[in-house]
Amino acid sequence: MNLKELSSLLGLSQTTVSRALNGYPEVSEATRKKVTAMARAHGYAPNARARGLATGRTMSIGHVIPLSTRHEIVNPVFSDFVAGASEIYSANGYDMLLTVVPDQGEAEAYRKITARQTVDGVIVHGPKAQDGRIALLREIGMPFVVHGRMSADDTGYAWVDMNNVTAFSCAADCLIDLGHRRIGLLNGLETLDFALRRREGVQRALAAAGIEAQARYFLSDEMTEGFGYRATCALLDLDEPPTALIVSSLIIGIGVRRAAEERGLKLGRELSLIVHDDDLSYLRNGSETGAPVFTATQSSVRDAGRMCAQNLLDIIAAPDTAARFQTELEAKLVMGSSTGPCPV
Amino acid sequence: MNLKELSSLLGLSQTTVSRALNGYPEVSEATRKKVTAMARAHGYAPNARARGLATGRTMSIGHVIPLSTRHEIVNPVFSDFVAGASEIYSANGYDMLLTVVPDQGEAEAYRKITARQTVDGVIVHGPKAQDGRIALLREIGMPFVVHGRMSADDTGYAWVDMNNVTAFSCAADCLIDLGHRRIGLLNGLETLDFALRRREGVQRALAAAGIEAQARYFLSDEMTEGFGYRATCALLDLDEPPTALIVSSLIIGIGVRRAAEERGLKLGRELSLIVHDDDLSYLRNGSETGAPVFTATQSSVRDAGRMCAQNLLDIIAAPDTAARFQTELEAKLVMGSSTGPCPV
DNA sequence: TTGAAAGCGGTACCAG
DNA sequence: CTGGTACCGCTTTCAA
Repeated sequence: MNLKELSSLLGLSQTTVSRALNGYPEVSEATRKKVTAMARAHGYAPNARARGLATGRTMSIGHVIPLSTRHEIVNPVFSDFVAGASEIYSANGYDMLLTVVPDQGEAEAYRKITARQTVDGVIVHGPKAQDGRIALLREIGMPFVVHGRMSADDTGYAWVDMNNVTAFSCAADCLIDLGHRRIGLLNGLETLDFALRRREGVQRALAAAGIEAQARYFLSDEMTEGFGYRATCALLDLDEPPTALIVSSLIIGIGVRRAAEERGLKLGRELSLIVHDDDLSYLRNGSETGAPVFTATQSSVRDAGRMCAQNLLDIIAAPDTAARFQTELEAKLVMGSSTGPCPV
Repeated sequence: MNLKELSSLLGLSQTTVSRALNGYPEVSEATRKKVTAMARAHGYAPNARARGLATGRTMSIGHVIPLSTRHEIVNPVFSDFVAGASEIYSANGYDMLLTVVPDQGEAEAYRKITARQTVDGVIVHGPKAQDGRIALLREIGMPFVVHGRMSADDTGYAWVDMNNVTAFSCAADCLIDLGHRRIGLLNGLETLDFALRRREGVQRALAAAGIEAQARYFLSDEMTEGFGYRATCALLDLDEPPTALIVSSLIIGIGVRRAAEERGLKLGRELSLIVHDDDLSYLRNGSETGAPVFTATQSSVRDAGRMCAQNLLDIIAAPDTAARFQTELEAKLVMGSSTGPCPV
């Protein structure tokens, strides 16, 4: 069923039918009623491609995910982010176009997506400290919002990020106040901006306290359970092992727990822990924390997804406002956890 | 840059340029060279909507995800599946369109997606024992592949599933052979087909061994760490707790470990475990298993993603062959784990 | 081997 | 308030 058929069925012109369905004011209430009734009866929905061709808009948003051994998509954060973003998209009639590309082909993917006019805007995932994608998207004039930011230059474009530096610096401060001097960090891949900021936060706190940062206590890799396990083992094997760890994600923290358990170490007593918690659905259930969170910095990835999506839609509506959309979500240091009071 | 501009730049007709770029044979090698060179120089890529409108194909595949409190997307399995499917899509020039819809609006979402001609085919996620979507998609003639299957009727449509019944029945057999009589199951939501099949597998094995199945040992919920923890606590609190558990996912298993640990129970000695392992990237790293897998049934969700995608593309090319694409991926019982020999 | 022109299914301008 | 018509950018007959 297409517009032509529908309108001839009604004995009206395509113009009128189109107007009736799109809520234009100049159509009489009577005909609008007839038209919508008939449309529903025949399950008419306008052909998305044709409409897009005519209006110049696709009503879909692109998410380009680099596919590599160290890829974003294995990160379960991605699922929750998508869940949040989708809420906004579907409420506004947008779809989400996922393009998974080999790492080196990323720039070309953005160019192509733009040239083909397949999306109205783009979310940039996993920005690096200086990320070529931002300049590229700016250059080709594709509206975009970055989840995270590019520390080298965080002005003039839209981003939604958490306060990584402050949050992780607070975490370190907390441990320092408790008397810890040998503090480790199990971080995400430090090619990524967020991980660098987290590291910087920890280092600042140490420096401010006059503690020499020990590079061997700072480990960084993909945020998997396996990394948490191996890293903890390695650190505990040092002649002077750290007495406290700051951990970049719950899933890493689960690996830490496994390692500690194998050695009979009591977490929170023999090894103190502050874990960053992205509030991921598959770990949580209700308000319960299913991980060794004794003290946590908390933020919600799903909120970030919602916010990125909403800002992007606003930017698409008014492209010149992009530079104004810079949101820092606050992750706070939360003492204790649902599994008991803070034993750090 | 569009076709008209490009062709006038070359002093050729749109027809010729189009043919040159799309590899039609009737164009001379000389002009083809010139055309492709010029196209690359100006970063020309055909407008996807216009092309789709002309050809009737969108070159994109739909994934409709129900968004509810118990939604698929929180399941990290989804990420890995998408990673696998995307490999196939990008290798074939397809994009992936994610539509997240409220639960009750799902049928309408499929109808709309079809009416708007926004995708060439669809992957069905999380089928139930009898799932209305399958009849619906058949009726409206949209090519589709089901990840999983509908036990009520698994003929006449394409699916990729694992051998849930057999795998879980083997798992139970194994435990029975070791002398266990009180065997529990921590299962996914039993509104979903795969979970029902897993339960059926366990029950068959118990029945065959003349063991009365105890409903109170069979727990089912979303597959989160929290569920694993709570369920294990509840089971261990029974007056006659189970001596062995079969666990439907690694993430549940992690919760089991937490519960066991809190009570000082040695897994593999005081509580035996067989865990199904979907080989998810964020838990694994290389070949290491980051969970309490003492004996596992293994399958790869990523493989399933690849296979679904490939089959769907084949079906789109030859729609009448759909009924032939029924693939059962084998999950085997693997004794032991990388963390040591099987201690069950 | 090349080109003109008719769609594909809508939207939006301009007349009436 | 309604209708005719010219696009949107590409593919694809049909003629040359």
